[in-house]
Amino acid sequence: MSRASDSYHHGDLRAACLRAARELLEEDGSAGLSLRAVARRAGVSATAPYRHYPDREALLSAVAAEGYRELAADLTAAHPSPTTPDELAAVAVAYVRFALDHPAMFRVMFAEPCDPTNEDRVAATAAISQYVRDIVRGVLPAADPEALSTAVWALVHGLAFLHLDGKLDASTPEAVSGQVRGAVAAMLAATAPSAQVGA
Amino acid sequence: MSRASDSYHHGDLRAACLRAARELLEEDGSAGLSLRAVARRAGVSATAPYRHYPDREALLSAVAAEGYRELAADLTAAHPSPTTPDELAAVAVAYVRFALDHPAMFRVMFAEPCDPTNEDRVAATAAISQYVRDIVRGVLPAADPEALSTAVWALVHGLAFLHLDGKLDASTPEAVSGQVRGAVAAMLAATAPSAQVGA
DNA sequence: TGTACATCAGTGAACGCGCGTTCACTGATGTAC
DNA sequence: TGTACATCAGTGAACGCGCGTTCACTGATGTAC
Repeated sequence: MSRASDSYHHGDLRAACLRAARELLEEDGSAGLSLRAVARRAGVSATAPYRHYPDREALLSAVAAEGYRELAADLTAAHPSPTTPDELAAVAVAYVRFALDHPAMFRVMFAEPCDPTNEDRVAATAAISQYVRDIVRGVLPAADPEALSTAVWALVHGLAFLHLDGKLDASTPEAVSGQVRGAVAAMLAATAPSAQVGA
Repeated sequence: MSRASDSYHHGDLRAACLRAARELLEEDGSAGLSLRAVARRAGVSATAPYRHYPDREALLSAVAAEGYRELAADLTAAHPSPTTPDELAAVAVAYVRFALDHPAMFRVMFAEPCDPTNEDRVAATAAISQYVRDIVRGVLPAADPEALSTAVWALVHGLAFLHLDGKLDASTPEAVSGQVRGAVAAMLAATAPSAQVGA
């Protein structure tokens, strides 16, 4: 609560650690985040973070959870409630963009074995999963909405990782969004016979 | 060449390092592979591997390249030259199975930032990429085969990662293969109008 | 077939590093009277 | 409003660890004569 700019007490070290962790991930791109580096960045002794996180794993989970929330916000910003395939594609593009804009964060969120019992984290990923399900269901009433939303999520998630890994052309934002839109359109056409099938 | 079971010279330390690395990845599941651990496992001093690999990065790339080749072999084993959607789905299932059976290896191959200039590695990933392209093209003559094969790969790759991360039900092999087959079928139906569209 | 010697693949000690975590501590904050 | 004291959030030294990598070395191998 207190401002405490350069006092003995930090004020809100918990949040400062998260911020520092985020910055380090953005900067050096490596997902190898250390507690000590975070403390250093937050301008605090190496052991101070232990007041707020029981161990490294806990901090990492908190960072990942924040990433999930941010991803969710980005998706909503791309389109608050998509109802057409095009609008859904815009959300898909936002997903892949998030991965490309925050590669290290994305890897922490998805590509690192992590504590599956962390509540914060589990809740955040469940929210994302539910969110994907909802919008897919909203866009088209498929026979098996569960399977379809899984497929759509997987498609987009795979595009994100392949782009991250340099396996696809990510040279321009347009190239990326073109691929994503194309892939999503192809998939949705299958369950929306009124669309241009076989064109 | 020499057998050299317990002699001063190892015989084929290069291959032994790869084997040791593979074993470590299988065992502790973590993708954090150290040169020293590999040397220890190979029963050799910590510095011996430097005779065969200039640095840790090089060994890691060699391991990843071997992983790519093994993945390719698994795919071919699933079906040598698929021509129907069902056969392609079988290959897709093999891809996801590989990820689930060798999670740490899969992460080394795909989820770790790595030297993009390593020849061996680049060649191996290009081969996989070309292979996917070929079989997709063989299964259905799409208007834009490039885009479609990208979409199929991404779909399968995404399923693999989501399963790895526990975001989907991977409790039984049947659950996994069911999801994979369903997703692939949904995607292929879009570009094969003669199939059961809108069923 | 035997010997001299270059080459090659290992060894093992040592370097400096950053890490996660513990511990006893101390300074600041806030509350009860 | 002022003081005593509990609580809380930091500090900093220290631990033991495994790591990547270097270096000078040594033992085995293979080749030339």
